[in-house]
Amino acid sequence: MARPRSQDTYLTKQALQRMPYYLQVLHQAEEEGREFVSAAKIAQDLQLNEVLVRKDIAAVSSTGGRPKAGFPVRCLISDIEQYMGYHTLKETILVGAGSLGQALIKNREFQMYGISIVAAFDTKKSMIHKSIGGVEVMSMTHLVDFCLKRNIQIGIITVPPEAAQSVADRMVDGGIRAIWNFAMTKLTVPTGVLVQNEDLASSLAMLSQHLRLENEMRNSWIE
Amino acid sequence: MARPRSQDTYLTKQALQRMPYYLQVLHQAEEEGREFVSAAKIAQDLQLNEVLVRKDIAAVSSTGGRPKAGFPVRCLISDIEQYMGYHTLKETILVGAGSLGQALIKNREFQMYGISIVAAFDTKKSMIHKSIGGVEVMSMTHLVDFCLKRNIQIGIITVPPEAAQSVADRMVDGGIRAIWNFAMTKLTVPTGVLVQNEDLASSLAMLSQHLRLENEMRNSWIE
DNA sequence: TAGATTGTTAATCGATTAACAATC
DNA sequence: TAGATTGTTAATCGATTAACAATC
Repeated sequence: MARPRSQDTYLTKQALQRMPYYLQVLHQAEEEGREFVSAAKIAQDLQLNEVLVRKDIAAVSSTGGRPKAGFPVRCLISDIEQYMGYHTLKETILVGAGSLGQALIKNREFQMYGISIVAAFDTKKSMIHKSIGGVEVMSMTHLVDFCLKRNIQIGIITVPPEAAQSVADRMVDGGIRAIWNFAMTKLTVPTGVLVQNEDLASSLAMLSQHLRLENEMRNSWIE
Repeated sequence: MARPRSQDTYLTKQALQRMPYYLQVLHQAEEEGREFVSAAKIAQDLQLNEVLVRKDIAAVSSTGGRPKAGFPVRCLISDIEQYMGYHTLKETILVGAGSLGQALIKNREFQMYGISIVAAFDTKKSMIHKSIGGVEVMSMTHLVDFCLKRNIQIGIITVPPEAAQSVADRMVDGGIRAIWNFAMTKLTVPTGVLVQNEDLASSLAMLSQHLRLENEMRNSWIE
């Protein structure tokens, strides 16, 4: 075949979200000096079904696994990173230089994932022209121009919920095609533009429900 | 029936995560002065299936909907907030007072969701005894005692990945039963303890994949 | 060779959607 | 009443899991 597999296959959303976990296990295996890792071992480490892991990995592996041995660790790491686009650094902008925005800018780990925040935007005058972790904060009025000029494709929203939609609109004007939204609001965007909600409220809901169910169980025992 | 419905029903993970979105739409409707909202209207706003919305809401609504009118807005808000535990403030601790940790501490919105961060912990000596947004940073050595004494049930982890597991272990020692994990690591905890991963790497994966697929489509047109 | 592991095809499971009856 | 909307039961869809064949 001419192309590597990673170009041909399409992973489901769920499978895609498991990839970072596979990478974590693989990196660990690499450090331990293993050359091959079996799907069974990965599944065990992550408490996942073995066949699930095998299928997920088969979809991105260029070499395939070797019976009796497993998958070649270094090669598989590279395949996944390739598939995930970790090797191509994508320039990104962030809007909302509050505490959360600043934290994301300072988070160096994102570089590992192929994301580089090259500029921040805010409406607050006191923030503008400041530098956060080497990244300049600019006025919102420059957003569209900046994005078009640098061909930015990813935007991060860390503004209060009521401001999020108008920020998203500007981003779309600037040609951005994928938005990472930390504001707890549903955004409306044209087809072709992806909104990935980082849904802190939903996560909190999971925590609360767990505690509630536990407490109810405890109460029902007492009854 | 003796108990309100919200105590009897169990929402799937997905349904639960939709609740904050329903709340958002309902609050908006409340501001607009509507007394009733139909499932169809909510579904439209959130681009969800109408029956899905109806089922989700039926599971938490104490009154049920009224044919021809819809659901009573204020009542439904209260039901959902009740179900989600927004009304009972849960004391929470946070470990890892770096930039992300500080951002979460300063984020006032969490109060709305029934979460109050009452203490932060860190190993860095320079951080200890500092106050962040009115929350004291303490030494890790006090974590277990503090949690047991105050009966803390929720812990937030914002430390580097390699430190996350040992932090989780301490939290479990301190009697914590739900962990919100921002470190990109799979944590191992006893049964009965929930780990909610806030999976930034997985979200980034979604963004990257979207851009990759778009670019591939564009290329295939040119070919 | 025998055994471990991959890869694939079929069965299961759970969530979403569709169809329809009930109600104000 | 007629029509809009809820609520429920059945059908569909997609992801996960199980069973089994292929391979080193």
